[in-house]
Amino acid sequence: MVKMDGAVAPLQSDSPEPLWLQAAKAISREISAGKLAPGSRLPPERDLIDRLAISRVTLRRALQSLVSSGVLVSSHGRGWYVAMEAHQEFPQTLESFSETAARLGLKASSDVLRAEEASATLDQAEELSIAPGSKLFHLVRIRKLDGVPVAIDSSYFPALSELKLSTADFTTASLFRIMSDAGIELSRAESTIEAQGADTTTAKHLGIEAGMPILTMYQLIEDIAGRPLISSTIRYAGDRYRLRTSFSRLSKAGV
Amino acid sequence: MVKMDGAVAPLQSDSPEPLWLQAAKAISREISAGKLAPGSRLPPERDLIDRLAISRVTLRRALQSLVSSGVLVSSHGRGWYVAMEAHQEFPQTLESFSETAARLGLKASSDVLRAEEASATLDQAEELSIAPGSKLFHLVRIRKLDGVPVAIDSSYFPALSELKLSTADFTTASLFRIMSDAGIELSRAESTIEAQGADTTTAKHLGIEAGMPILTMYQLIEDIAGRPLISSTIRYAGDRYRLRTSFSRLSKAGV
DNA sequence: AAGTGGTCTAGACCACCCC
DNA sequence: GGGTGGTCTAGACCACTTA
Repeated sequence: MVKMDGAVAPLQSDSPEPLWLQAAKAISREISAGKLAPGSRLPPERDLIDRLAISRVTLRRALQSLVSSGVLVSSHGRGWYVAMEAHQEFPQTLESFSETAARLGLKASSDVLRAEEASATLDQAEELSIAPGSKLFHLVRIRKLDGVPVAIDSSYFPALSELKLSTADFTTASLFRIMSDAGIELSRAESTIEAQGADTTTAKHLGIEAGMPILTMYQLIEDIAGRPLISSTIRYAGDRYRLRTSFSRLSKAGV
Repeated sequence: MVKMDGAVAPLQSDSPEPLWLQAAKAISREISAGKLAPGSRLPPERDLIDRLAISRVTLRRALQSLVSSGVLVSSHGRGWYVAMEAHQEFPQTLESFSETAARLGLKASSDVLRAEEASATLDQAEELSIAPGSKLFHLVRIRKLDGVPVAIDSSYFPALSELKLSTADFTTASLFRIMSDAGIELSRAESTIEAQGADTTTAKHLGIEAGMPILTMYQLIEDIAGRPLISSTIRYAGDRYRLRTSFSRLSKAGV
């Protein structure tokens, strides 16, 4: 017995994608195309299910996913509205520099201060679980948003040949992308975050005064197997950057 | 016609809380109580719907909310499993003040600067999705480690009667614990983190100079249903505190 | 082949908003 | 009262896992 195959259904039931996802994308497309402006109301659910030829439960799943993406908001008794662009949902993971730039609609770029190989010190070797004296690649960049210096990113990692580091242009390239292209799957990072005063070198590079607040984030980034691969320290000018993240809390209710 | 009223149903259909939320809490409680260990399999969905006397759709909505909280994971064709400790602990769990104190072997305490009710402003009402003028409880504390002031925690939340706020001693009590005791399950928090210079008031309370680096963490803490419950801003003296977190860089990203 | 999660449907009733 | 979103149900079929 055929159940959901409705004659000239706009959505394909034999597609590999779930119907609710297709519906969500269809609605999202209409918004991106400008047919539905921010703040405007969507047709009632009971109209949409006819147009899309899906059930109300399925439609609501699609709408809910768009709420999670910050595209739509609902108002009980009034209707569904396209979200104002101001309020976007927080990212599920700590937002990277490039991702923040994309969200703000700004152009990310870098000045490369250092990009060269060096031998691992004892501390670095222990940190990355490699042999002392192994070849490390040091990368120090001033990171900019629309040309304004925002942070200094100082990282080092094993100088693996498959990374093709000699040909990489770090003024635009993403380290995560280079790793990914080399088949290295970065998975987790352990971080510490603190506020410090800017030292004179940092202050000069960022164009601020010494002693001004700096947000320092140290990260040890691991692959799927838990092997540490990158040690990264990023110093953000306090008045030019803000980290955003979401995290879950267990019912433990910490002390 | 009575539809969902099933004789001796474990869940109350006349409760103000949605059935799926009650179901999620019930399952969450079983896990917290140790009846379901990390890594163990839950009963099949078709068993659970009998025990809870709810429909499968409703049960699955509950299970899904527990996935978002990192409590459960599903495996197609195999079953539902309680998330492993590692997964529970790691996904974006920031270390709380009390947890840091415990790790360092220091004694956490608080000076209460403010603990009183007030009416919600328009901004606060919007932030917490409540009516303007609703009763809010304001709690401002100087948080100390071994008697040394480390941060100023300024929070507000609806002054619910079940919290028994008039009898709470906030010099030692934990807000999370009070919420938990009142049956409120805090689940997720969205936060922004930035470095700022200390204003004169903050500086005085922390015993530092104005302009010194301050780590400011703003959090909007939600319950398991995604309802915002607590707005919290914590200002840490930059040289006395360090946040630690670990996060994953998986890019699942539905839609 | 049996068991289990994943998706989908059609219909019902409730809560809220606005006229 | 009529329209709209919010919740819930009972049942069906599909996809994956395991034996």
